[in-house]
Amino acid sequence: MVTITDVARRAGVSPSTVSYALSGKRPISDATRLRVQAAVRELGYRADVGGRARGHRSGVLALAVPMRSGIHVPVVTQFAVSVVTAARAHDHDVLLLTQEEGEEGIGRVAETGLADGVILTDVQLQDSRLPLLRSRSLPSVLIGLPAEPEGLTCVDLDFRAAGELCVEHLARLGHRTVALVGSPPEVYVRRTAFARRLVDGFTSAADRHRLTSTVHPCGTGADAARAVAERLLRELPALTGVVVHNEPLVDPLLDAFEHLGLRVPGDVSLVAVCPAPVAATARTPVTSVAVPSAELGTRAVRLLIRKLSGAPVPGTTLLPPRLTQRASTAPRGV
Amino acid sequence: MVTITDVARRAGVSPSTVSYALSGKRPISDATRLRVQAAVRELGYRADVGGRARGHRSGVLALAVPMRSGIHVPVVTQFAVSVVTAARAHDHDVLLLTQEEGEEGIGRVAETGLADGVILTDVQLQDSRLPLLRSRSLPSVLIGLPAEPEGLTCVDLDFRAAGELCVEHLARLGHRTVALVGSPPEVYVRRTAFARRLVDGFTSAADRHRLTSTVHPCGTGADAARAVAERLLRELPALTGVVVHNEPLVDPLLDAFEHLGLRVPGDVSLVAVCPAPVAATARTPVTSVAVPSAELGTRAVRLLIRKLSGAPVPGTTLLPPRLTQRASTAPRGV
DNA sequence: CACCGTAGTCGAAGCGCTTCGACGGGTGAA
DNA sequence: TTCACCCGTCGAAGCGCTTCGACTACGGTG
Repeated sequence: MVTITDVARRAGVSPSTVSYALSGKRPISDATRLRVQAAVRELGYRADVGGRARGHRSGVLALAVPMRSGIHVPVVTQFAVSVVTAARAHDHDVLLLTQEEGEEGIGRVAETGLADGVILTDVQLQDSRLPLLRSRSLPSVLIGLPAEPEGLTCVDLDFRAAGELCVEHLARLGHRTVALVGSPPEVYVRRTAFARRLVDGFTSAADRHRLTSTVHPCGTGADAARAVAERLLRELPALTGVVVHNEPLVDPLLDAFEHLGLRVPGDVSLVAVCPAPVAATARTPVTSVAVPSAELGTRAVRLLIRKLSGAPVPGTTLLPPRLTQRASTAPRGV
Repeated sequence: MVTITDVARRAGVSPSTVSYALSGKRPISDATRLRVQAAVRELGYRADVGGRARGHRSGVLALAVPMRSGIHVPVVTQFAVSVVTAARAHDHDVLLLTQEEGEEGIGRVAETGLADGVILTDVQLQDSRLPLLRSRSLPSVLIGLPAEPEGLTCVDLDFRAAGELCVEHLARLGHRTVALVGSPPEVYVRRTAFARRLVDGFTSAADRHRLTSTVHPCGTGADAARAVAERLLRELPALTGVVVHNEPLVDPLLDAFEHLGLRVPGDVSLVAVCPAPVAATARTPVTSVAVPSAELGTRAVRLLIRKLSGAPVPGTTLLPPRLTQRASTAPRGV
């Protein structure tokens, strides 16, 4: 193993000079710095984590991801990938925590100095981990917006606005009766923030536009899709606009309507809230509000890094929703 | 922060005694150990990573996962989850490396002491990372079997046997003309080990049983499925048995056959090589050889931990394939 | 021309932990 | 009874790094 002392010897300076030359925490002449950098390159030096940690930066970010039902796997994976990529771009590594560990994992990471900060996903409105975050000094960023985000750094898609946007799109097309097919029931029971906020937006926009509306959570799978579709039409025979917020259900729902003899978008218009690829590659390309998982991950990292450097960061960043028109929505009665 | 010295003071012993009491590396009287443990509990002591690392155990396992095309996301996620869970059970954490980093990531982790060992997935037959693994002393476990596994620790499903098993199942049902619909072409171009080995098994079993057979890589999506299905039937009009090794293609392929007027299993029998849930929840439940991602992850961790402790470990562990009969296979001509 | 400030560097201390060597006191064998 | 040995514990050293406090040399100021 090549240590800082080796580099110092090679560059003809003292170890502390090497340290300063690399960290930039004290002025070092260009000549010296160049020699140090050369030595580092020639020797292939890399600061040992243990040693470095004494200065109290481990260069690791923790990422807590949920692995439970009702969570769409590709979205989570997308987070993970973008977080890792972004972290690497800032010279950090990523430690993977599963949500099952919940508070335990955060506590360990905080007290142990394993990670410098933590990114949380799948935030509930009343999240049990929040008190821990507030009390500890562990820097953190949430992907998701809890009920009381004061004092926390959050970044998320503005799901409320997304819900409104979907409704407005349908309303503009002349639809008067709309339904929201949501995530599986357990997601709402857990009071997962983004799901709730979408419902709020959907409902309030529907009311504002004086549309008849209803909301149904829905599990995944062809059978579940069939079941909600039938139920919706029974309850609201005039239904012509549907918003779906449930990635794996997009295709099955298209099938289900087809099976019931309804054409999309001829008889029913469908708007999805899901990652763009899901919408674009569905059986029928679906008009959608994109959930920008990758961007959220990247932003979260950027915020956390900034926080670690001591710079001030905005409390809450809500990305404005953007609706992309595809083949699944059309004016009513066309 | 509570240090080992605090614990020592509280327990009325020296710091070194605390260290030994906790690590068990020297005999400590029961009385003392109990007092130490009590102090640890009362103070909420956790060994600081930086300090601990001097003794050269960071308690972290690195996991390199691929995020490139042709890889089925849920399988990767399954690995990740089972690895994290298993690692936690052994008191370790998991650092997430993306394959894009490739050698770079492994080098960093090794030289930096960030992780104690590394688990690699998505192994190619000639994997560029292997030389690095052999040369460095970094303990590693591969999920996947490269062409020359000597001196490495590997664990994988026996894909060769899996390929054979599928063919044998079809042969036993009387099918005489069979096809393998494989992973996307790029997977083979990369010489991904598991894909190649499945093809080998499939082909040699087909030859042994004197079946007419063909192999087609295939991309994902409904169109691709339609295309292979048509092509297969054009080339082999007598085709009655199909093996598919491409998770996201299972459903589209079922659709495609249906569209061509072929019933499954009436006209064509289909065997999939994929995770059990995929097979079980397909449009028609599909007879399958399960890819036990979770078990592979767990085993990999177990092996790596064992290796870290200095215990001898088997070189290669191949899990025997198990075929589960479902609704998609039937005797020929029934 | 005396003085001060600053840029650039070094040495030493210290971080929390592990581990080596030593030591005291008991135990078993001779 | 004596000696050797081992168990249990301690003190000190050391890991690779950062950081604090000096120190030197030089240029600018009054």
